[in-house]
Formats: sequence, C-alpha cells, structure tokens
Amino acid sequence: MKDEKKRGRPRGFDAKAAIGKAREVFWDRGFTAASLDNLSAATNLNRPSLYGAFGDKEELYLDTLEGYREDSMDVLADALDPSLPLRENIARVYAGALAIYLHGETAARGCFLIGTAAAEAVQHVRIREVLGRSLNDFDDEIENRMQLAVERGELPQSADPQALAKLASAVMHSLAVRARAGDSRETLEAIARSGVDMICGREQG
Amino acid sequence: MKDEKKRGRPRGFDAKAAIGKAREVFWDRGFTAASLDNLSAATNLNRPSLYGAFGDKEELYLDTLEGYREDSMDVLADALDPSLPLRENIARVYAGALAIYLHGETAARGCFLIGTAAAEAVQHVRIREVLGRSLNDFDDEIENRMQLAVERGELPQSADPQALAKLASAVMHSLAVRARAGDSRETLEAIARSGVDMICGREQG
DNA sequence: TCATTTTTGTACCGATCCGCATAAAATATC
DNA sequence: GATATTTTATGCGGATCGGTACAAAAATGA
Repeated sequence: MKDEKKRGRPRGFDAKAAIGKAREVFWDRGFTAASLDNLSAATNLNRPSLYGAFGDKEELYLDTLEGYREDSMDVLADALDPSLPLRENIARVYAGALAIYLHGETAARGCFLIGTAAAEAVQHVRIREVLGRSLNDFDDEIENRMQLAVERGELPQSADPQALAKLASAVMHSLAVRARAGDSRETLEAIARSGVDMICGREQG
Repeated sequence: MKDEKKRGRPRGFDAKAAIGKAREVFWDRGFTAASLDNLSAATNLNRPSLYGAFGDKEELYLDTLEGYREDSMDVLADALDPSLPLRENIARVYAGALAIYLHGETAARGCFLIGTAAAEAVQHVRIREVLGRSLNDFDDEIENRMQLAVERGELPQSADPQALAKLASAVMHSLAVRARAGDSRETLEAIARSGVDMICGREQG
C-alpha cells in the first residue's frame, strides 16, 4: 500500500521532514508570528506546495503539534520503563523534557505545546483541544505508572495515583515555562531533583 | 505634583484604564495576533493617541505585562498573610490564581504572562526578561513565607524553603497552563488541593 | 485676542500578510 | 507519442499590518 504508484508528477520532498522543519519555525516564533514566508524558506517548499500538501497555516500547525505530541509520548513511554524504579522513571521524564526544552539556537524554547499552543488556545478551539488532549494523555501515562507503583509497593497503598501524576506533570509544566523564560540548566535541574523528591519521597536513592 | 497644569490640550482618557483594556485584548489574542485595530477599538483610542501615550505595540504590551505583574504580586502578598497558617496561605494563593485564570468571556484565559509572554519569549528579549523576572519575584515571595514557616516550626528544620517555593509555584504554573487548555474548575481545584497537601503535608486541616 | 503647546481624528503610507490563479514540468495511463 | 493527472514555480491580489503626516480641536500663557 506504500508503493501504489500515483499518477501525475511525484512530489519532490518528504512530508514528514517538511513538518519537522515547520515545527522549528513555529516553535521559535509561535503560530501567529510565523509567516508562510518563514515556513516556505525553512522547508524549501513554495507556498502552493505547502498549501497543497498540508492545507492552510492552521492545519499545518496542527500537524506539527500532532508530531510533537507523538514524539513526546514516545520519550515519555521510554522514560517510564517499568523495569526501572519509580524514582528513576520520574527523573528520566524530567531529564528527557529538559533535553527537549533547552535545545534552542538563540534561546531555550521550552515545550512546543505549552510555549506556543497555549497562546492561541483562547481564540482557536482546535488548538485548545489538541493542547488539552495532549496534557491529559501525558497525565494518564504517568498515572498508569503511579498505579503500578502502588500495586508493587513502590508507593504506599494510601497514595493517590491520579493526584501524584498531575503533580508530576505540574513540575514538568513549570520546567517548560521556566526554560522558555530563560532559566539556566542548573536551576531547572535543581527543580527537577526537588520534584522527584517531592513525588517519590526523599528517603530513596 | 499631580495637578501641575500642563500646557496644551489635555488628554481625554485615563491611561491606566486604557492599559487595562489593552491587557484584555492581549490576554485573549496574544501579543502578535492582537492588532492595533483591536487595541484601538477596545481602548476607544485611535492609533495616534495610543502611540503618543504608550509608544509602539511592544512597549504597550510591556506596560500591560508590568501592570499584570504588579496586580499579581498584590494578590500574592494578600494570600500570604503571615497571620494565617502556611497551609491556608498556599490554598489562598491557588484560589486567587484560579479566580484570575478562569475569568474569560469565551474560554478561560489562564495566566496572562505564561499564556502570552512565553510565546514571544524566544524572539523578544525584553519580553523574555519580564517573564523571567516575574516568575522569580513570585518564587521569592513564596520562599520568604516558607522561610518564616521553618523558623516558626510550621515546617521541619530540614525543609528547603527555596525548593518548596519553586514547587509551590510549579503547581500554579500548571494551573495556568491547564486553565488555558480548557480544564474544568473542578479539575483545577482538585489539583490545587493536591498541591497544598504535597507542599504542606497531608496531616493538617 | 492671539500665539503656543498638546491631543485628537482622518487618512494614508509602504510592507507584509495569506492564499490562489495560472502555466510549466514531470510522471502514469492509454 | 498523446492524454490525463499531479506537483512545481512565478507572481499577483485583496486585505491587513504597524506606524505616521497632517490639520483641526482644545487647552494654557501672554
């Protein structure tokens, strides 16, 4: 089903790669401030090709959000490897997040969703929905690990997996905002360590 | 010094009120997407008046950020009234934040700084600096209360006031993002309660 | 009353915005 | 090779952008 030859001129670019380049532009500038000229230059696609492949600017932006969401969920699933202790899992979640947030050309970019989609969320319903769904999916994935931790005895029976997951996410949301606000890696790593202690307890490791 | 009559035609508007109206526009739309036409309509000022009083769009936006920062610090100082128990202080901080975040005409707007300034932070250095400074000032104010709590015995001597303050802020940052993402008041209030428990311990109250 | 100073309103500026019309280029099918 | 179909490239077009020139309006000072 992948090589069903379509009639007509074949496209001379890789759509996934183009979305990746577009993501960089949106990440740095935000949805509104990113112009089609910026996007066209970054992807090496002229505007009609962009439009033909992805629709208008909002649709392209939603595609980049979706790609980021999937990548993030992959990083999260990897960090939450259940063969590792919970404490290490959460530490890896924050380390993975910071690796993404602190990667910027001029300034750290933080989280793509929180840094750019939140700004549009009031006016653009579809963007708000993607943002909300992404945050919830993230919470749920962590909650599953928390639930497992309770069953295994890594957390006391009295622990509330949902509440712990929301708070673990909250630390990450804060890292996302603070990274984009210019906080240093050292500051952010200290917050991450405090967060691990707070979620998993200080006694271990 | 207030009534030193200036020569020339007196301005027919209140600058503070105009900044307040402009803040609403920026809060809903973000800095880039808010047009001077939007701002002009909301403030009932034509563009030359806006420009004469506040400078260009970025300067006006920075003025609205500064006003929000001051208002927020006032709310924070009020919530942290040291004659109240720490647990109640933190609960009041979150309640005050949610009262601001959930006030929106169509959708909840979250935090003005986190929701709109973060998006511009990578490209606009001055906006990034205001955002970073605001977050730090907030942390510091909470840290002072945490320090007092240690001295009073509300928290154990082993508690780290700075780390606790950053985590307390982190919960608020998460509320800010989640509010703008569309989470319900009930969901946010549950997170706030969990946050209070996590910061102050579950035993009290 | 008249000159000076500041604000206000209209109208406009060049630049940029997003999207598309049109035609050439490159493939598959007949 | 001819036709159909899709992608590419150029360039435009109406709308909107942020900012300002200019003159009328409204105050003070002489």
